[in-house]
Amino acid sequence: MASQERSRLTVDALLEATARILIKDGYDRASTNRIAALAGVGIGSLYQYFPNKEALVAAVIERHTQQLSRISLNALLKAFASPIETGVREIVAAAIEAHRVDPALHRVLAEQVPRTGKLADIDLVQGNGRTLIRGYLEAHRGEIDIADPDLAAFMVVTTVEALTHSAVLHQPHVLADGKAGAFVEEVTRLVLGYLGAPTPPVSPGRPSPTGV
Amino acid sequence: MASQERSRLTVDALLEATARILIKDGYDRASTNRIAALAGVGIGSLYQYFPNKEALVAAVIERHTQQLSRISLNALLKAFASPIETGVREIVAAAIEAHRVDPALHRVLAEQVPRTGKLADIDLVQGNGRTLIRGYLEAHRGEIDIADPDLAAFMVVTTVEALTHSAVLHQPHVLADGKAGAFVEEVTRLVLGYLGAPTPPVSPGRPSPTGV
Amino acid sequence: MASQERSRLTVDALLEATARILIKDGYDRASTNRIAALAGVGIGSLYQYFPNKEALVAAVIERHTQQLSRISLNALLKAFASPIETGVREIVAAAIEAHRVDPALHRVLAEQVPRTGKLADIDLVQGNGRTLIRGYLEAHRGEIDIADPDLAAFMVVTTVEALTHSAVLHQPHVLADGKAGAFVEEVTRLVLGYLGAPTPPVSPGRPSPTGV
Amino acid sequence: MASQERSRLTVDALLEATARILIKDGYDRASTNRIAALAGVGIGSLYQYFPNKEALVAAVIERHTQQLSRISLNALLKAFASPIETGVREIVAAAIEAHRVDPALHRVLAEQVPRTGKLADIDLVQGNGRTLIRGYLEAHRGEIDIADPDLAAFMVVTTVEALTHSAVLHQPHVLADGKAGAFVEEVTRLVLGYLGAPTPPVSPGRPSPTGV
DNA sequence: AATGAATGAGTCTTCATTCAT
DNA sequence: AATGAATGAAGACTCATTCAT
Repeated sequence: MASQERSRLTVDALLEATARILIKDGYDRASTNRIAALAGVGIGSLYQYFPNKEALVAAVIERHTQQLSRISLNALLKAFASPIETGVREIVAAAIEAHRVDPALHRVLAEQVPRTGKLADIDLVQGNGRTLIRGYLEAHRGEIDIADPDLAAFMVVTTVEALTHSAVLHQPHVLADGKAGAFVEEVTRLVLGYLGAPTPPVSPGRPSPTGV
Repeated sequence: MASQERSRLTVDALLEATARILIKDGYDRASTNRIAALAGVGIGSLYQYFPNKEALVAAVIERHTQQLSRISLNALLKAFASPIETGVREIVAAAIEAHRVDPALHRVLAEQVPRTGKLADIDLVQGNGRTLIRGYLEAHRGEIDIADPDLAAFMVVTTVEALTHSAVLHQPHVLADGKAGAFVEEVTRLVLGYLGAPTPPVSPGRPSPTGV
Repeated sequence: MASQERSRLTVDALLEATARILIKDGYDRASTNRIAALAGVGIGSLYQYFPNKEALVAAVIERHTQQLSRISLNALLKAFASPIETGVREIVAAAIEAHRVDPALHRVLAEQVPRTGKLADIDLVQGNGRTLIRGYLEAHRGEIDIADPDLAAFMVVTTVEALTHSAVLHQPHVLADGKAGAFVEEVTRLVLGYLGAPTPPVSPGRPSPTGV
Repeated sequence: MASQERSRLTVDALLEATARILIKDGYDRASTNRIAALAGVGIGSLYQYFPNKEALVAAVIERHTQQLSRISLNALLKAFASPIETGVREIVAAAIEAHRVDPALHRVLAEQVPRTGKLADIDLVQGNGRTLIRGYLEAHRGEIDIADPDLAAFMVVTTVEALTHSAVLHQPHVLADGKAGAFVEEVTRLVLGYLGAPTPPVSPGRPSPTGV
């Protein structure tokens, strides 16, 4: 039916408008009326599809997270076949890539959206990442030296997320042209070291071939 | 003068009331009127001491951060004299201790206070930690293997902050009675590994003597 | 034609849904959209049959009133042949019976539907009752002692309506099993007394044979 | 303190404005913003004194009821000393007088204010009237012939309220100049008849000396 | 004839902030 | 210096109604 198509368009317009307003005005000044206006849609339509502002923002987060997840997931799947060293490097590179999808939106979502109500339990990235990573670590247990896979997964996911998030949002110079590879290498080294895997040597100047 | 004393009392009452309401009602529902009421002070007085709500919250953050800093700083000063392995362990333990000062407040501050306006550049913990850590690393360069002290400091601070924050707020079981030492050890191992310092062996069951 | 039949079904469904929602949610929260949904009909169809919400509610009232009227009318017709004492008793009994048709709906209609616009002049029960009663009183003028039949009709109708309405909606205990007859007797006595007809004696314990 | 005086003025203005808007626009169109505007007060002030629209209207009802009660009460107190016949007549006259205090407001309150939430249990007039009337009847038991004082009180209060209410609001001609006394007489006769007290004779033309 | 997506005026309500006392 | 009554901009949300399909 044509009306279904129309509905989807309206919803899309709303999500897009929400993201844009979130970026431009911040969470607090993002009013549902302004969002509807920017979406070119009556305020009533907004409430036809979303029960309240929170749900709308949640949907935007969901959509954003989906995109990040796709990237992380792909990397994770590839990594499964790779040995630890390569695998970790790919995962780290993917984490950075994911954070670069829409950094402006990512920043508002991370820094301004209050973790309240339905928005309380949102992990912008990690989501089910921890479970997957644990699976990966267990699958490669022979190559590494960990006692508790669950704890190790927590450590790795938290660390990689924090470092890549912080680098992208707060230390952009660390990822400037040609330096990204070095940063990937640095994070990879940290993770491999923690996992007890043979670590590549410290090599400041030499840009990694991975490139990112 | 007595009036100065009285002023300080009023300000203290306001800060305390703000913290309490922040914890109880969340940032969004924390109105200046309610804060003043809980502080036992007229709303007018609130604005005598703070130009606006943002400044009030900023002061609460400032006060909270001060307390954390005191703990971290002490640890850092002690660590300066210690060799890397002991020093890092002390710093990690201190980071956890700091996060435990007022976890409820810490959570609201971290999860609900929007990083907007004057509140944009607030680091709840790291603050000038990074500079100090860099100094520490440089002072102990002989014991470790790092190329870029600045980058290393960023890595260490970000990592330790993320892990301890996440452990305290999201993984309390990891810090349950008797297990905190093990967690400190785990984080310490990660940091030492990264720094290229001789790492203590992986030891799951054996609780570390540090105790935290 | 089949379509006429279908139309009637749709209208019936709408009226029924309106009554149900009125009872369940009250007048204020009874939205046309919800009514249409409950009726299993598109909102557009609702407006095909009723120009606006007021008309819809008016129709529900009309339908409800029709049912009450049927009861009252039957009683009135029978009463015409009966002498005053029996007649009044039958009318009173019928008034109670009428109020019991759908008390939940009756209550909303009486207590929540605003008497505004087209709904201004609605008498839930009395309707043309007054005219009929006057006719009845005039027909039995010999048995009673009244000066102004019109005034008397007003007095009787208003009184009986108020007493039965109040009893059914606010004093249900007065109509509990076995007591209804006594209440009919009480009201009857009041009316007969007013009309100057020979009044049956005050008899508390003895349940009237009428039974209601 | 002056501020208390100021508060009272604001509240009074709000109540007055509410009553006026209620009368002029009806309940549904009476918005809190318009009420505040008419009261010459900021909308915020309205909510400083009343938690919501319902409470505001409840206060108006309360105020109105207070006035009616004062009238009824006075009559009731006087009646206590009078014999039944005079007493009832005074009470009936007072009931009419009460309904005439602010008929326009009384009408909206009676016909448009939905009996929902806190407004559910509002009796515009009867209030505790029933209890008082029962006391009166019991005190004069010697003069009358009733079996159940509680039931009798219910009958009398309901009847008098309905008749006077209906007369004032729907049958104004019955209370036109010079005719009010006759109506009082009519109602009195009905009540006395019901109570088994010696009834004054039916006297249509002769206007009662009471006058009302 | 039926549908239901879309509309937007209008509602209640909150809260940071001001200022006369 | 303290108070708290007053403010009003602004926001989230509802719902009767329309009209293109």
